[in-house]
Amino acid sequence: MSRFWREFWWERLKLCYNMIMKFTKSYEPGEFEPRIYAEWEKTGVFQPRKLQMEADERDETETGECYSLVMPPPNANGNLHIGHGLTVAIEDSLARYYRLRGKSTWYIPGADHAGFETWVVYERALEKEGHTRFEYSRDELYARVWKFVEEQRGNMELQVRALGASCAWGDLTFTLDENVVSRVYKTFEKMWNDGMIYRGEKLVNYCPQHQTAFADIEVDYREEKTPLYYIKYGPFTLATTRPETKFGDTAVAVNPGDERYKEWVGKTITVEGVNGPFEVEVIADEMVDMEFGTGVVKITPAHDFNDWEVGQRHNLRVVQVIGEDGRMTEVAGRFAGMPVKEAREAVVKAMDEMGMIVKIDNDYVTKVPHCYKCGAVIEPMLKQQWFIDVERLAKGAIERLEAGEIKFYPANKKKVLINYLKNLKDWNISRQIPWGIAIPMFRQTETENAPEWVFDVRTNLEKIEVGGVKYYRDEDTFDTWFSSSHWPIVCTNWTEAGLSSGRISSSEPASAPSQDDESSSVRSSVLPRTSSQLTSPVTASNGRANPYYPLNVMETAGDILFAWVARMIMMGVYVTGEVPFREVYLHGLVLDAHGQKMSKSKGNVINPMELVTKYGSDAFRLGILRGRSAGMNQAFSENSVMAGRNLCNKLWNLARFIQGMVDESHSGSIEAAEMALAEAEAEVVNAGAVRAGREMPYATENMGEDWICRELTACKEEIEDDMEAYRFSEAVEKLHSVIWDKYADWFIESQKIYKNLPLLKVTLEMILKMLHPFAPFVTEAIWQSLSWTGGMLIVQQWPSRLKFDPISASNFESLMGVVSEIRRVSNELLGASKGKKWTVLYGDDALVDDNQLLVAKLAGVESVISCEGQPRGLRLALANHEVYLDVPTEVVTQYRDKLEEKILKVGQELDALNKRMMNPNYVDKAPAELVKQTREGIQEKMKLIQRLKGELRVIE
RNA sequence: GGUUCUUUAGCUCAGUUGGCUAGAGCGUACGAUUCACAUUCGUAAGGUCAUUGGUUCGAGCCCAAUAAGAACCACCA
Repeated sequence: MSRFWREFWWERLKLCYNMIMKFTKSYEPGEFEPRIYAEWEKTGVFQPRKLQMEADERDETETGECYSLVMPPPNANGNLHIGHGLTVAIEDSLARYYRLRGKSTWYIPGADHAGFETWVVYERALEKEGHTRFEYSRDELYARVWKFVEEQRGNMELQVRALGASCAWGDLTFTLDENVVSRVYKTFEKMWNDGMIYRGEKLVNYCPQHQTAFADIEVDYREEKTPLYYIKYGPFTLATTRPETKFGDTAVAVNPGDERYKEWVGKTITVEGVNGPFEVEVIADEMVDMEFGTGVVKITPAHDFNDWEVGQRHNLRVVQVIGEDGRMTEVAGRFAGMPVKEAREAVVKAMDEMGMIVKIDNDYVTKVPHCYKCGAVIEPMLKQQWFIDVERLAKGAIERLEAGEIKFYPANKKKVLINYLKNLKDWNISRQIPWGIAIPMFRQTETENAPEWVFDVRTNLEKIEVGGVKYYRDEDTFDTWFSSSHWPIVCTNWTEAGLSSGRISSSEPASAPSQDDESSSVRSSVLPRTSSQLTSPVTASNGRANPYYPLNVMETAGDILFAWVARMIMMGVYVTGEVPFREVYLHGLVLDAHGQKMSKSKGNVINPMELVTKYGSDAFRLGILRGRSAGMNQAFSENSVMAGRNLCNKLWNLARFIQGMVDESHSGSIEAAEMALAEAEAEVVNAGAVRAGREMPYATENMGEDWICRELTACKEEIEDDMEAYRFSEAVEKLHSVIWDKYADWFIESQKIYKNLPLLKVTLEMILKMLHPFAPFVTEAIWQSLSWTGGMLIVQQWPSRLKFDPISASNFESLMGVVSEIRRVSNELLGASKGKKWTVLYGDDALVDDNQLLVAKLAGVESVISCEGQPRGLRLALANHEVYLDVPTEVVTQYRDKLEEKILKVGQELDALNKRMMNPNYVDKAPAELVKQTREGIQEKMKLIQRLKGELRVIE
């Protein structure tokens, strides 16, 4: 007994504590979120469980118990935008769900050096100080950007925390980490040895402003009106938008099938130019469209992608007329040194003066390539660059995709991806930006003339000596996507283990460039980890034994399917021999409330952090997941976040109410204490029977309880299916509906009459667990505020089915029908009632008889009593119940019209059912169960109509 | 030009292998009120599922065509 009293007082103490400290009247996210996140992080629950310790013995079987995914690395020194918010909401829901399901879950965070983005920001800062990049060496610039990034860094990680991401911070991978660089170098070396890397002079997309090349996917084509000049060109007239490139023309082309110009093909013609006459050959090429302009095209191989290909086919000379500074070269004679735009105007003017312009079409619209960052016009530019021959990479990826090794959500993206890979052109991996991973290639001479190259990882040195020969470092860096394509490999620390690491011509360890004292000290404080520092326990002894690779899922934005997903698959297959992930989930763009793309210029950008501050992290997550499905660009507005906030508050108050009932049962008089003791004893007795797992003992005692157990169990199973199929929106909606419309509105209301504390506890816990993946903070806050729960919710076990009596459960549903009808009719009689509450009478109706109090409470009526064989008032339109609203005759008469309407409506429904049954094919071919249901429906509706008609007769 | 997607309530979207009376959030209208929650409760209105045809006992869903819109890829000198 003394133990009981100890517990008793302890409960009372807790009650006071709760009242003062815990369950405030409404949920205030700001009071809980930072503390709860810190607690999660501190206790290490974000790290995967140490399954790996025994993995060497148990091997293969372990993979099924692991769940891994990586965060697409946000810009290390940027702020999160709404897309990141969606990313984290989705990924963290998955991570938390599978963690609750008992999997050793590894959600690996990342930070991106964001090569070009950061570089642009930095260069702008440099310009503000009155400097330019050209004043510094690459190593100096690299060190300076390190510093710059470090100063800016940290925001992003705080914001990811604010969103509640349960990621393993100790394993954060930065895209310039040592293990990333060394992995990238290994791959590059393998490709070099496999003959897949070549250096070539090719036309690349070149931004004269940033003075770097871009990948095709980084070019932004904009529709613009460009004058189309028809100019005299020897014996022809031809149309061009770029008269200034005329100095680089080395041919003029017509279509081989074009009868108009057939005689000229193969001949050399003399063309009048603004700098004097010159000669070009007339060639025939399929590329020429006879319909466009005059059917004659001047060919400038150095400054147009099509012309370049024509030039390759016909062995044409290549003459560069635009330099890397975006100005005309010496070839342009008196126009040399002019920027392109100026030169165009000058050339047109000169031509016009010479009478060479036939006409100008000013309405011509074409797509002009622009730098996606600064907007400058991209010039196709001839440059020496490193290329990857993608044939083998693409082939490997296509094979795996076609074999169905990766499942896509949405499914159609797989086809789109295969189509892309089949048409993939060689990949230019050189960038002329210092902020990135140095290309580990050295050439024998200081100039490009004798291109003898060696691979070496000592990129910190400007020149090296190999076998007594001096080599000079190539100053270019890798395309960001080249290193990013290794993301699943480097994040999970996959190793080939056992395989020879190949010949690396240097004995020094791989590292980022620039080893001078200043930058290496910077780096050691910025670099989060090297491979040996990885905090999570992944075996490095055998690549196959890494149960976290391939990842279970790759979740990212749909618009980087080509840039990133495609490349990760190619690289994964090439490097590890395995696809890098089993499933791909792509999310679409988050549009504004009116379906418009968010952009700074439109001023419709929504900042996720503002919403988190205003409504809480959970509200934001619930809001952004609602109404969203794979691959679709979908609108988003503050409304849905408010709906999420309201749900959190609703749940909070449910918990507050239930805790209140629990407290009440343990407090107050000695009698109450004795009752509590009796209850506790009953629980112990019960426990033997019910406690199958480690579940709390409970038993259902009435039909409302059976019903909620049925509903929660159904909800749980549907959510499991939804998560399997990445239907987050549906899962959130189901939870909303089960918590609000079912649990709160019906079950909790019914518990105001019948209290079943053990069941209240069990069901609340179940709801908290089910909602936790989507709304982690409020559920954890509640869990930790409840008097009877222990530990942290984040590491609890996903709920199992509840036991219930299905017949009893469906009886409750029947009772709900009665209650709804009472409410509906009462509402229709509002005018007549003038705020008065009616009494409900019932006749031969066992269900209502057994639940008089409950019906009165739920329906909000005065009382529910037996009519004792003398029914009066208004009979409700329920087929299987005999229930009356006790209203005066004049009110019943007023209700007559509505009754007639009702009869009509039910009649229509009956007709529809009858029509179906009249069709012999339906009876024949439809499933028996369906036909049976239809038959029952007809019976019920007929019964109903009969009763309503009887009612009508009474009124008359 | 090629590929893909979208079209369902006033707005934003669900609707899984075809199955009874097509759902949700927000908004709207009417009503309630101190007892967990105004971030509340009850009730209602609002839909020819873009159009037309086809398959089927049965179509929002499958097929074909049309219309409107969007995205991506390629790109015309």
